[in-house]
Amino acid sequence: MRATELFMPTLREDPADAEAISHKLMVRGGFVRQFASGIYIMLPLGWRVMQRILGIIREEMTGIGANELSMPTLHTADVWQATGRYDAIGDEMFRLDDRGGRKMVLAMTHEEVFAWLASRELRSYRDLPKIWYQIQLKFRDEPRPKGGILRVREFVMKDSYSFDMDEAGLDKSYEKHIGAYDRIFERCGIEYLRVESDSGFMGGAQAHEYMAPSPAGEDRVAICTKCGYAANVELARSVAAQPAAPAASGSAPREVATPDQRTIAEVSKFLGVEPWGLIKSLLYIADEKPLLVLVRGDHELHENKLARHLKAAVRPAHPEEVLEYVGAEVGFVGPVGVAERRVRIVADETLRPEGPAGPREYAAGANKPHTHLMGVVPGRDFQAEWADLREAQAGDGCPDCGEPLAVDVVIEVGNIFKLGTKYTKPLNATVLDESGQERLIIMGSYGIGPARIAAAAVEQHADERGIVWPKAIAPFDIHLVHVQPKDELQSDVAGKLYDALKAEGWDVLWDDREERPGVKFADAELIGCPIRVTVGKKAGTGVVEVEPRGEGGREEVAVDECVAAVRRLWEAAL
RNA sequence: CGGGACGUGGCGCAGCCUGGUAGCGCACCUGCUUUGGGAGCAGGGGGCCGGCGGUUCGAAUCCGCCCGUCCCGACCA
Repeated sequence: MRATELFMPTLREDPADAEAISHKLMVRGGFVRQFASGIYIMLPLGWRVMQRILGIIREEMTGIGANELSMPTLHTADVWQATGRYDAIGDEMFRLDDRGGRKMVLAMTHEEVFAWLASRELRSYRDLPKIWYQIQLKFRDEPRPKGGILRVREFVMKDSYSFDMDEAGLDKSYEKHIGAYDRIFERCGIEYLRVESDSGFMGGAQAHEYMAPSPAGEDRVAICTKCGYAANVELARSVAAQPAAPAASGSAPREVATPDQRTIAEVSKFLGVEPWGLIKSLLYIADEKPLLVLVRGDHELHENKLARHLKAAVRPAHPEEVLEYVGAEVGFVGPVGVAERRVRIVADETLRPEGPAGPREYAAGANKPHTHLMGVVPGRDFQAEWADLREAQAGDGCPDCGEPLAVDVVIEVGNIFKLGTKYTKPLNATVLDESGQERLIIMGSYGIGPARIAAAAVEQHADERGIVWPKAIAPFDIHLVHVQPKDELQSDVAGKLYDALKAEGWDVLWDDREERPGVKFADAELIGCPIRVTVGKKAGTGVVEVEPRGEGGREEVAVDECVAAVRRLWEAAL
C-alpha cells in the first residue's frame, strides 16, 4: 500500500494522557485513537495488527476443530437471570430496556448465549464433543479504564466454548486449548506464561491464565524457575521465607505502652521486634458481620484468598466499625479477647502453632489505646480458624520444590476455564447418552484478548524510537522508504522494488509521501515494521539499503539483490 | 467508591496567583527556496478558554455546582 493512500496520522509528541509505553506508541504511531474513556477507535494500522493476530488465532482454533460463528452482543436479560449472573454482577454490566420495557444487557461474555444455543441444538451424545468460538465485542463498564487499550469498556475478544459428555472429555478439550493457545502466543511473538488462576465468578474447577510479562500489567504471578510452578498471586501458595518468631515462653502476654505507634513499621521499630515477630490484625466485614483477619507482620493479606475462604464478599471495616467491634482504634487492634466480643477470627497458616517449629510468640495490638501485647501465642492466647490468606512474595519458597519464587508483573492476555455444568444446568442444556439417559453437557470457556496481545507486544518490543513489531503481527512486513518521490530514477527503482517485494508475498508499505527524509525515517521507526528498505540517492547507481527494525545494522545492497537480502533479514527477524 | 491532578485552535503547552476581551511551538493553507534524520523565509486560516450559575463596570483569570479525562488505591471472566 502507498502511504499517500493510507490514513496514518502519526504524532510527533506523546499524548498528554498516556502513561503506558504501548498507549503512547500506539497513539503516536497512528494505530488507535481514544473516543471516550475506555472506548477506542482502531485506525487502519491498528486494525491491520488486529487482523494479523486474529488470523493466527483463527488458524489455530481451526486446527483443534473449533467452529467459528457469531453471537449477538445485545442480550435479553432472561438468560442472565437464569444463571443468576444478572443479579450477581453489579455495575460492571451495561443494562438497558427495549421499547417494550424488556430488560436487556450488553454482552460482557457469552457463556449464557452459547449454553442457550447448545440447549436448543445439541441433543445426542453423537453431537459431542464440540468447540464453538467467535470473535466478538464485549462490553464491561469498568470502574476504571486505564493503560490505553489495556483495560477498556468495549473490546474484541476471541471466546470459545467446549461441550463434552463428561469430565474426561472436558479435560481433552481443555488440553486442546492449551495446545492452541501456546501456539498462538508463540506465533504472535510475545513472551508469555501459563499460570494457575482463580476461577472467580466464572465458577468451575480448574483455570489458567496466559500472562505476558510487562510493567504495564495489572496482575502479579508467582513463578518458580526451577520446577515451573506458576500461579497468579491471588491464589499462589508459598512457603514464608523469613525466620520464625521466637519460641513460646511459658509466660502470659504482657502489656506495653506504645504511644502513637500504629503501623507495623512503627511498632517494629519501637518495640525492637522484627516485622515477622508481629501479628498484623485487620478488621473486615463479611456478610455484614465483623471478622478479624490475621497475617504475620511482614506479610500482606490477599483479599481474594480471604473471600474465597469465606465464600463471601469482604471489605475492610471503617474506622468507626473497628472502634465499635474491638474497642480500639486502628493500629492497636489485636486478636486477644476479641472472640469474647463475638468477632470471628481467621488467621493465615503461617501463624499456626502446630508447625514443625511449635508455638511461637508474637507482639500484637492490645485492643486498648496506645498499647500492644508482647508474648502472644496463637492457639494459647486466642483461637482462630486457619487458612492460606497471604499474598505470595518474591523470595518465598516454591510450594512444590522449595526454591525461591519470583513475582512478575504481567498483562493477562488469555484465560481458560473448566466450567462444568454451571451454565448448562440452569439453561437445561442436556443430551441423551448411549443408554437414553438425559445428561448435562459439560462446558469449558476460553478467552483471548487480541488487542492485549498487540499492547503486550509493544510493551515487550519497543525502543526510544518506537515500536519493534514481531514479524507475525506487524501492520506491514516491509516499510519501503522512498526518500525523494520527485526523483524519477528513484521512483523507478522504488516502484520496481515495491512490485518485486509484493510478488514474494510480503505486505509492503511504500512511503511515497512528499515529506522530508527525517520525517519518513522517524515514522518508519515509530510504526515499527520489521524491515525497512530505503531507496535514496544511491538508487541512481543501483544501490539501496536494507535494515531490520530491531538491533542490527543497515546494509547497502544492489537493487537486484534486494529481495534476497530482505529474505535473509526476514528469516532472522523475531 | 476513596485519594490526587488536569480541562485554553487538530496536538503539546503558557497565561490564571495579582480580573481589562488570548499567546507560543508543532500541525494546516499559499508562494519561493530546500531535500539522507522530525527544513528556511514570507504571507495566511482556525479558539463561545469543558458547561451552567454567581461576584464584578468588566471573568480564561475569583467563587459555587456539574461534566469530562488521566494517575494511585479499591474493584475487575
